[in-house]
Amino acid sequence: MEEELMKDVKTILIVDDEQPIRDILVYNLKKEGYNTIEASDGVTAVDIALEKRPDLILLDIMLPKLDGLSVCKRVKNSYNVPIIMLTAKDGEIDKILGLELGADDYITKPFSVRELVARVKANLRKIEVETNNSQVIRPDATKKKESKIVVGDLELDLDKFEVKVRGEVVELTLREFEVLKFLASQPEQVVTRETLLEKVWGYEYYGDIRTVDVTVRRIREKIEKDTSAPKILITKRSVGYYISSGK
Amino acid sequence: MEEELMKDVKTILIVDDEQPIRDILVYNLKKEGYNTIEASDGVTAVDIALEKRPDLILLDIMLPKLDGLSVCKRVKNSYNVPIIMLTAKDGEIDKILGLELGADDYITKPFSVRELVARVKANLRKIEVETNNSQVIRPDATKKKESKIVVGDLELDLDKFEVKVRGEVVELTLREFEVLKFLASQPEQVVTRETLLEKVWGYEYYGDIRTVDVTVRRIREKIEKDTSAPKILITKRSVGYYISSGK
DNA sequence: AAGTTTTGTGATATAAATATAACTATAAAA
DNA sequence: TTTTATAGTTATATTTATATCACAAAACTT
Repeated sequence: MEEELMKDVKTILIVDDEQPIRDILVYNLKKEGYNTIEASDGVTAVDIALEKRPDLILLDIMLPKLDGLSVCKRVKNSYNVPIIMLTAKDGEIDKILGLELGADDYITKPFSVRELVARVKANLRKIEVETNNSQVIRPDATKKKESKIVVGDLELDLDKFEVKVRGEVVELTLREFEVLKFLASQPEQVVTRETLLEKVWGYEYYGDIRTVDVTVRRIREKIEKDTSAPKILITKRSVGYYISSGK
Repeated sequence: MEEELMKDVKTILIVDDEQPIRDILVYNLKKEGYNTIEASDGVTAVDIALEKRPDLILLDIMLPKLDGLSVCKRVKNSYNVPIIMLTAKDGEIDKILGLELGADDYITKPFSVRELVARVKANLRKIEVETNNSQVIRPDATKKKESKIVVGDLELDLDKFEVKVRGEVVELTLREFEVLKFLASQPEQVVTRETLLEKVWGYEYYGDIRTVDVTVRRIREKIEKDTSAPKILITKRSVGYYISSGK
């Protein structure tokens, strides 16, 4: 395995089913001096990864034949290569981290090329440090995520996916929970419907913008005393919605 | 170059049947300044261990010819060397600790190289301290595990592999027990089917996700009064399952 | 106040997730 | 070996979540 270790030019495997996205990535990474290989589906990705042993993998979650999460697992199973997952929505991040399949990093679509290149470099650097440095580095198994969000009368338990309003448990669906979580994680901050569609529904989603309204309404039915005079999930006309901390 | 003094180069025996995994371990441990030897099956592992007397052994559980647990036992029988077991699922840890065959540490696949290297160092350091102090060497399997889990009406006896519901003993199969145990060890925490498959079935398992549902249903038939309205093992739709403590 | 834009709402069709039963395979016991 | 227990798979039923749309209501404009 010394051939890769000796040469300085790093090879990056790009896995995405959309040609235009691959093109953008190839162009920019080449410009940065990296070598690139491509795969458009999961099965091919695994094959190439194991055969070519790239130094880093950019891996979309949504893939034909075999999804990104499985690809990640299988590749990591065979050898340790930094894998950056490309996700379309915030909710998928939990999946990546929760499953602990060994992804090293993730980036949410749509991403800026600059940011992506930065991440690529960071992850390549990390593995370099990891293998050269003789320090004992604490395993990140202690990665403790925030498990509760409290805003005013609202209490979100991220472990249980449970919501309490004034101490009372209310049953939200996952979609409702995610919308509320997104809003509650930045109280008082008005969020547009477009942002919600992108962050909760995923940027590949081209549905009706009214979908957000309807979901908001359903949330209100469950958390507001008087849905016609919301005190928690507030409409900012012509802009979007926000969570009021009630002060 | 500086290795000329040959003062203290430690030798590590790597036992795994998968070449790629051995490769990555060899590469990383060499980088750290260790000497490595390899074995791909249990019988060879014992032979090499006894003949070469490595300073530490990395030992996979799943091995051809002779499984890792037996290898561990035989080697420890002849001389005291730190052994780190590599396991694919959480349940196997119990085996390692429960059987008290003298393994010093374990690490669950898929592991990060960083973590593994850290463990190697820690275990080598430990034996150094022990021999310098000329203390009696005792296997560190003194990690006593929780022998009982009680959540609401549920009582798991981890030694007896026995489950009681409201004081009544119910007979679970091993698989059912492990699922219940995994959930009960973190009550109120929603666990995805994927996590269960990885932690209970093992990360190498690629079977149908519905298998979890069916196992959950069988557990419910045994522990719930009314399977159509579970009070203990609860479904969190779109996410997974969790154990309710009933409060 | 009338017009215009924006948001809310109920109904409904569709899609997705889950439960369940029946079947098959595998392993352990007799 | 045959029998029995356990585990996994598959197909289908059932339940629940979600999107969409048409219209109503409300909020801003002039």
